[in-house]
Amino acid sequence: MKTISCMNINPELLYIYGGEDRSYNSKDYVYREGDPALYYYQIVKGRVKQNSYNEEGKEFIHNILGENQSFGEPMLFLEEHYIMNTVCLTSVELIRLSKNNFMELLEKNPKLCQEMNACFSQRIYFKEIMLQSMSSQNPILRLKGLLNYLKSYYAEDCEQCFHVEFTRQQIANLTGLRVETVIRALKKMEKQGELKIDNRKILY
DNA sequence: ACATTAATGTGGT
DNA sequence: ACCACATTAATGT
Repeated sequence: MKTISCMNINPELLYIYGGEDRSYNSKDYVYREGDPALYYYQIVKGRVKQNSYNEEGKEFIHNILGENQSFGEPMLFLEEHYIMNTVCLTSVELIRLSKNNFMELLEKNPKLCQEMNACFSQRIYFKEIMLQSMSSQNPILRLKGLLNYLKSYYAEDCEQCFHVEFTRQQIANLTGLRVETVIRALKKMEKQGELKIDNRKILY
């Protein structure tokens, strides 16, 4: 699997500017909705999800991030508080850099600014795709929106060999669908030859 | 190794 | 979409 690195700054550089190692257990919160944005975070090991809950208590997953990906940085350019939680899905090791140090790092490394813009573009693109496919009432179209994006983002180009490493529950919470609907829609897609399911693993 | 929890799959409303 | 339940997989102690 092609590893994406958005945003991935050399750890040595992060340490020079005051980056600190942090480790978390599965289910720990890195930050919560409403917290002030104070740090740039970059994942060294593990996976996190960014979520929030609607008024009925249903979880909505905004994004799932893995190794060499960063999070929290868009908020560093605003004087705003987080609008979602970031929760560990596995044990996680990450490097965090305070806002001020992060700004200093960017000032002294113009190239990083450019990479950051590319990263932001990627994130906005994801949101656009999701918004567009979520406007459909058809669950299969919603799933396709997510799957096409994930495949273009993570996978090498190949036919039905991209392993979607998300649970059906996670997919449901990313697309605003029910688990049962996701399960049934995936099976339907398998019948139509649009993907393969190999003992519960989704190959797209 | 066993108990508990989470994920998956099905059928019915 | 929602609910209830059976089966299976993953996790905790």
